Amino acid sequence: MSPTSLPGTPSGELIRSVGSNERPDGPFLSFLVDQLTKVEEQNEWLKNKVIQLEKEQEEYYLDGQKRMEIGFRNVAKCVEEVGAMREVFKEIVGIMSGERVRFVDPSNENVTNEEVDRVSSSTLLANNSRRERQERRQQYEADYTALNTDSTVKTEESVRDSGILHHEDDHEDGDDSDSSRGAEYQRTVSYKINRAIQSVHDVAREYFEGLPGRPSLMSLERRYGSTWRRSSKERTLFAKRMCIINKINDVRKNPTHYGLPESINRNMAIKVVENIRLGNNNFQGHHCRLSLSQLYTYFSKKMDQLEDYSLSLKIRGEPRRIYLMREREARLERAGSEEEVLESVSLSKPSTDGEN
DNA sequence: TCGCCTAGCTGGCCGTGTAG
DNA sequence: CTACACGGCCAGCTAGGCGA
Repeated sequence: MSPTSLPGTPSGELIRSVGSNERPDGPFLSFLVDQLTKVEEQNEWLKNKVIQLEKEQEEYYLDGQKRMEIGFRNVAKCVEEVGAMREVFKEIVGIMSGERVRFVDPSNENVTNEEVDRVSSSTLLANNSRRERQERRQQYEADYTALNTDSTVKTEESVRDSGILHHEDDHEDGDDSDSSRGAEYQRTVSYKINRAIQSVHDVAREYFEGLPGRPSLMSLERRYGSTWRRSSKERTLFAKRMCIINKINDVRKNPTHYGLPESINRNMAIKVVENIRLGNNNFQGHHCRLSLSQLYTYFSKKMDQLEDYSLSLKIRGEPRRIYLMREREARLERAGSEEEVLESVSLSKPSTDGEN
């Protein structure tokens, strides 16, 4: 049915039939015209409705197409991820079952060529390993840069000004927005202790003053308690560093216990502990130049003695590695000379036997 | 007071990197 | 290749908080 033909045809026929059989009547005609107008309006409405439905159908189809496209993309991504997971899972199962392979079995006795190919061609494992190495390197470089950047010594006031405040200050700075506070919290809770630090001076600097552009560990402790070092790595490292810091504090508070002058300040206490690290120690029988880890062991195992504590460096030690190397050489030398003696004895024996 | 839970500390062990 | 150093992980222990 053509909507345009509706208004003309029936109305014309009606008028003709009315005109031939009955006398034209004004009210009846106007009634008919009204009806026709209504029919026309109805047709127009139906026409619009059909057009609207067509449009809706088209939009629905396009939308469905778009959804399907996105869906296919997600499926492809999922397939890729599941593949990666399968690869990792195979590695885990292989390691747990003992069938696996290169890292576990250096002799390569139980490795099939197929496995070697698979592991060698595993881009996932290679990428993960590469990324990890890169991240570790970047972290160390960042730590090293942070450590060696010149900075003015921070005071408690400057630390306060830089936004690292005490607990009680949290309630005072009411004009801080929640978002900026949240961002700052995120920044500080993700604080990583500097791994490039090698001396007691730098340990103390990081703890008491903070490295350039970073808050001091002391202020983090004051403000956030232990929450800033939730990760086990940070906790462990912090505990080891704290052992050294505690020693500094103890030397500062009780200098007489260590045979030091009463008027000692923090820098002098740091120097005393640094001197222990550099050589004023008796680490496993030698005056070694200790690493921070060794210094931690030295204090935690209570290997330190009263004579270690001094403001002057009595003996500049060498790394323990050097002492061990020398000992090994001496041992070999002794063994060599003993061998020589034995040889000479065994050579001289037959002659003496012969004499006898 | 007791039991439970959580956080922190400690010491031993392991994997990895490095010097010789 | 080996020995060693070091960071990180983990299990066990302890202290403190909290509710019944």
